[in-house]
Amino acid sequence: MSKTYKHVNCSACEGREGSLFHWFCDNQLSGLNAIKKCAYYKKNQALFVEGSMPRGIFCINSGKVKIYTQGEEGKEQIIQIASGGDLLGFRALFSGDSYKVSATALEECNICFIGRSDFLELVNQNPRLRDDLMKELSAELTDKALFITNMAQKSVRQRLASSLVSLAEIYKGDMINLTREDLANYVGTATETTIRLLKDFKDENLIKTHTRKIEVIDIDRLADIASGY
Amino acid sequence: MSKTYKHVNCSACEGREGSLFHWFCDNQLSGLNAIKKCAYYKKNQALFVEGSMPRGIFCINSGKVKIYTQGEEGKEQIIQIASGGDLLGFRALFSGDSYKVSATALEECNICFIGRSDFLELVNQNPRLRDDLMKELSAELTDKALFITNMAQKSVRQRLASSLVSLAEIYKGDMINLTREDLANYVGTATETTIRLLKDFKDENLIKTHTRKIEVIDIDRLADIASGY
DNA sequence: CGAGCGATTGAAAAGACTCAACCACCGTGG
DNA sequence: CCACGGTGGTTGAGTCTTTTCAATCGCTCG
Repeated sequence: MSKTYKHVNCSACEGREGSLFHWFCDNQLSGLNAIKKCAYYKKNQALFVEGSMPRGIFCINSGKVKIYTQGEEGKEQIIQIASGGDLLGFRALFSGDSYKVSATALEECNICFIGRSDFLELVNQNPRLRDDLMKELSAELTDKALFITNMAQKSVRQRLASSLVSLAEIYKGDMINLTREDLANYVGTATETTIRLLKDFKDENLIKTHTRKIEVIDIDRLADIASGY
Repeated sequence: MSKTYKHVNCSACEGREGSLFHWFCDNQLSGLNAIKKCAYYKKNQALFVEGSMPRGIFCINSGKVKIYTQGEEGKEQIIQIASGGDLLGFRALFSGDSYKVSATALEECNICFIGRSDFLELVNQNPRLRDDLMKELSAELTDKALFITNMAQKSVRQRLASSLVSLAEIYKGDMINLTREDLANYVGTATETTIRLLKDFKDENLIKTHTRKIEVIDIDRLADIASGY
């Protein structure tokens, strides 16, 4: 279990602007604040694992979380890197089924939790929230369709470039901080291949590496490579 | 445009049992029946294309439809093969955005259409329908996560086996009837590779081919191959 | 019956992966 | 403060899957 951590007030949460709660008024925020619980997660600590039943949803205050499935022989496929403001686990809650993916903290995180019934009540009382969730689900489905296309049709070099572009946005300002293995599992390739291609990008002055951390230098060119130019 | 076709009454629609409307009572069915329009689609006729704005949703009465994106150089990636009872296009409707995928009839189809406002009103008046749609979206998102994992971690042979298993279920009873190119675009590989692997499966007595049609003989073994045994 | 698309085959090349060894950084304990 | 151990990063070589390109075959439709 996670040790208890300082209570972050929702109205002061840095992630809220980009979240589904961005339009909440003070009144709604204090209601939200009352039902959520804050917790601290260590690096590599699991939020939830594939197969277990959801007890509520998670809302990231700070830190990064990887969402992944495990294929044969346990190889992880990272589906998403979540960051501040992201809501996790509502798919399983709505489908009424167990989690089909796992979520683990990639670094130190502050993450709030809202119990199942509290959240469902919140959704019922806020039609806009429900509509936005529907929108969010629809948008994610579209994302996944494009993700599948990329996975199926692009070379590893293109996919790595594409991944670096999205990661640069997720880590906005900060350098990308992932193990090479996690990066490889996000791109969908072998660790060694990832390292070799990173070196190529380094030689082409598109990125710089500071040991494990990756600094993106030329995001436009990377986007071009991702598109096949 | 599609030419007008015979009106199929919703209460007599064979696809309804497996659809989101399966629990509709007679009263609700006649309401549904009043707002929908039936249309006939020729083979290769488009229901909607990437980039255009949704005007409503489609409900398949009979026939098969491919949902796909186009990658660079126009290569299709088939995301889904839809059949009787499937509802198409509601993601774009909810997200309020243009279609990010295209849908085209694979064979002769009877497909009904429900206009945007009629459908949204229907959803608002039927909380259960809304909940079921949310569930459906959540379930599809999970499917896509697994699809991505398969795409990233399995060999083409495994993916083809896996695809044949799901297609056998979609074409239940009938033989799989796709061009080799469509099949390849569903599996995410080159047409020639698909053909070669099909021959292997034929040699192993797992399938039989009747020119273009594929008859699945040993679905259990195919499922095993898909899982890596 | 001919045209044309879709299916099939062969051969060669390319992209990725695996395996194995080695290096570098980091935190620990002495 | 430094040696030690371990995890994660890097490199090389060889292999294998998959793709590509080119040519041929065979239905099916007009």
